[in-house]
Amino acid sequence: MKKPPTSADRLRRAGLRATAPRLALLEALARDRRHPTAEMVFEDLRTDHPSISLSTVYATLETFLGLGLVRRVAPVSGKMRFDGTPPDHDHATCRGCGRVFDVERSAVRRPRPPATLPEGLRVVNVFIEYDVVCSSCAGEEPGRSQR
Amino acid sequence: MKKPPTSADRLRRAGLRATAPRLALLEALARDRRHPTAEMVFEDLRTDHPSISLSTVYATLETFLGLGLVRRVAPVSGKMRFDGTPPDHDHATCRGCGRVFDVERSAVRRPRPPATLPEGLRVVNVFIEYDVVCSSCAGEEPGRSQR
DNA sequence: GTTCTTGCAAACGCTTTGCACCAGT
DNA sequence: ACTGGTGCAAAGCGTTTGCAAGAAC
Repeated sequence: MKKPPTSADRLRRAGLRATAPRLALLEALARDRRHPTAEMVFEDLRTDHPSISLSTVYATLETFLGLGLVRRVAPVSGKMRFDGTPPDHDHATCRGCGRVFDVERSAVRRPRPPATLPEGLRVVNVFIEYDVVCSSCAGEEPGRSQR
Repeated sequence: MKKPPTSADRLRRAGLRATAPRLALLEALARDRRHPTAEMVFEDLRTDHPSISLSTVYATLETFLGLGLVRRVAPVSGKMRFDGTPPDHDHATCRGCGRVFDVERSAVRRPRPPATLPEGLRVVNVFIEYDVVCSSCAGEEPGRSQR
């Protein structure tokens, strides 16, 4: 019978060594629905892995991005944000405050992605990005920014 | 007869004062298909507006973002990138090198966006984000990042 | 005249880098 | 053993901020 691949398997298949920091990061990210900053992930991991370093978090996030294991979402207040949860949802970013909301895909008819785009681009994934105004920002005057 | 709105009109309608730096930025951005950094825009403007400052560019980009006059695209090498061209196209970001390509909308059937999403989010615009591998990066080994 | 913007310079702090040690294969 | 990955500290530099002078309305 088939077993689901372990996190270590996923890493090795991607050509990476299955190290403790990476395993911890991968699993912490998979659970974290806050669209955390690098530092938020770092703080998360400190409890179980006191020796982990912030630079490793940055390096690993960068590596995971290149493999599609995490997504980048719009930065808030100058800090980069990440999403390592399953890619089964899209994102809505508020113009006013910059907050990022998850949008489940059930209600929205999605486009059929072309397998390739011009210039030899190979499509790996397709996401919808909603440009929105959240309810908190809807009542405020226009022209203001989030800073 | 109707005239198309001037850049100054667009700014005033958005509740902003029509200042020289803003007009210059708005028009420079509308032409620039490089997905420029703040500094690239700044250098662009220096020729015609020698007194413009980089902080004004940042402030104005931030303001324009809040109004939807420019879009943010994925950062490359730690530098934020912007797109102030008409919103008639989508973006494809390469996993390997981070470069952003424009994707015309002709070939792709687009979803009909809901007017609102849960949590009272008002949809202003919908973009498709393609997660791709460009032809330069396609030949290389996986697991490498762009830095 | 009032309020919003700009420009300058300085500060800030997120992110990156260099390098020696260590761990995964 | 080899090689990639980690941790620490320091540096880098893109971006933000404070404030006074100036421009738009």
